Amino acid sequence: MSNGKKILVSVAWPYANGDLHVGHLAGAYLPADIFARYHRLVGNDVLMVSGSDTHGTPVNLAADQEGVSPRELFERYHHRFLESQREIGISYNLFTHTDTPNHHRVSQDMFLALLNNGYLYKESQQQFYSETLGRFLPDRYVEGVCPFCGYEEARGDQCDNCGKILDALDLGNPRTKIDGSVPVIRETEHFFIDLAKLQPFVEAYLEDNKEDWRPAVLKFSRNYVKGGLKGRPITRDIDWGIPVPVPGYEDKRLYVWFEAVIGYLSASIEEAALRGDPESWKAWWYEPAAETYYFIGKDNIVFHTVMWPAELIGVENLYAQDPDQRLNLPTDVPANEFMNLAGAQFSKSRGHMISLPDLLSRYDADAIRYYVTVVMPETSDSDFFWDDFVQRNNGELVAVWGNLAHRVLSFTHRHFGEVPEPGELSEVDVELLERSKAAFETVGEHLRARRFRSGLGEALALAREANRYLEVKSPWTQIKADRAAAATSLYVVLQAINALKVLLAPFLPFSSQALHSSLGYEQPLFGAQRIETIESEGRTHKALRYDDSQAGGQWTFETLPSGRALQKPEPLFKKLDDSVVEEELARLEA
RNA sequence: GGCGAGGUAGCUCAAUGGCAGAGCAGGGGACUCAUAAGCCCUUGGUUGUUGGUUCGAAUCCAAUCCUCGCCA
Repeated sequence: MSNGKKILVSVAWPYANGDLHVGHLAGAYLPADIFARYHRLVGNDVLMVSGSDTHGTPVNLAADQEGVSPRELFERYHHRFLESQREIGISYNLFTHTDTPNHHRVSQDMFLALLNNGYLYKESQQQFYSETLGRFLPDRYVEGVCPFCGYEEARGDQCDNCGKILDALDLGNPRTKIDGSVPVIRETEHFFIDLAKLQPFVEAYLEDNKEDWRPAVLKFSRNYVKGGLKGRPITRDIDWGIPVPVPGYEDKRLYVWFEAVIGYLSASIEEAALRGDPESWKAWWYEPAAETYYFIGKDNIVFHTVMWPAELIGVENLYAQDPDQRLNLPTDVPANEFMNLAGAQFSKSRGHMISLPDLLSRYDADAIRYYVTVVMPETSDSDFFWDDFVQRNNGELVAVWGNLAHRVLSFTHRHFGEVPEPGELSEVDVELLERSKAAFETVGEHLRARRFRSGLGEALALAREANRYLEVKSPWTQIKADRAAAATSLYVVLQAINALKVLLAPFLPFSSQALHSSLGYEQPLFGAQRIETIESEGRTHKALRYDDSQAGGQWTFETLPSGRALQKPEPLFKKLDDSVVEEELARLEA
């Protein structure tokens, strides 16, 4: 571990009941990865964690429908998550899942700490129970007549016809989704987290030093708390999940909303054990100087700005000796809005989606990363349009940046075979070099402030500047009359390209690495990502890990030395044919 | 119904009280190193609508319409 700033990059935990799609990527994974890669290049100590949420009702339901166990179902999708995220280069230090002994233990310890500190209480509520199945039924397992619109097949949690949120007990003619039997109402006792008691602390947290939060996130969170927090159940009657560590609760499990966010902490603890330094996670969780960021979609805001801070406050000095120590609360929760697909929301059931494995089978990771960053829903909902994807790939990524690198490297290779020796620098030469140096500050500032689109725009502006410089100098004309003048021009523009390689690396790690190698650097910019099988306490699970022992990239202007041999270059990106648009639209229709 | 976000050029977006801008698309031009890419010039806006505050409003206030989200 270096002496850089400690940066925790926490990323939303996807339900492992279906493939990841572009919306997930745009909402959370890609901004988190850009942010993490930038901070690694700067030399900060990044800990980036996430994992599959294995316990949600959607997992249970999908497993029931397929007639497989929840474990079989989640493991299948978990493995697909690992593959597709490695392919698109989401550089987690650890991407694990919530069905590990470690996560179970940490979740139970948080539960017990809250209980001991007086932040839990018990309360009885009424819930549907199936006598034929012998178990309580989650709301979405019950169907009946909607009390608002009369729709016959409303789900217990929400009516598909009128869209209203329902209390399952209000359904007319209730029946069990699984076997059609009529459920009965039974009393059941649950633990509630006393959010009313924690409210003053959460309110104080949301008032303190939040100037750089996105206005939508901050206003929404403050407004939510101002309305008054009510206790919320953290256990439920279900058999798939984490056992409640209290006698008499053997048939109940921790509620998934309570337990999934604990994954940020448990994954950090797991990662520390894997690196052979079990206490190292405390540098991110207990050092007040550490910064902790949570990359999520807007549907998850209150769980990260209200519920999770409440849990962290309530457990007080969990796992710390010093009674005065407190876990770090989120420094920022830069939630993104939603990315739609061609004007309509992603919908798995209607087939209106682009899954990541599917996308990666046809397009390069950096082409996808470029477009998704350019239209990232940072301030409002945005759209993935196939014609826009093709146009921006061809007209911006290929034409402005890829072509710049390729035209300069080809020309230099043909005429010099190496990085040429510059002569005396003129004003335009110095200006391009100065701009290249300054870009590390301007792009870096955008990235530190979680403005990813602007950061990419600034970097691309430098590429445009370098194209203009080439036009002014025209080395293809210079070479005929004054070889030394051409040498100087090529030397200068090569320096700009070498800088752009680093400036774009957080966004486009694969092509930057390819260029880095072809410019003769042996040490890679970033570490290596691997899928590993991890054994712990008699169970095994697969996880994505990041090994930065070889990483050598630095967020700084570095001079590409004269005399460095150059190979005949390969284009960094592929141009896409316009027919792609129609093919993809046809695929969506199918 | 309540709350929040958004509405700016054909498209994607910037501009938080001081001459409404960028990229792409459209039109014109010179060049040839490059994946026919790049470069220069250029067309294009009653800032959703109405009213108010102000020397001055895309920006602040009020009302209203549309889109999205959260909650009930």
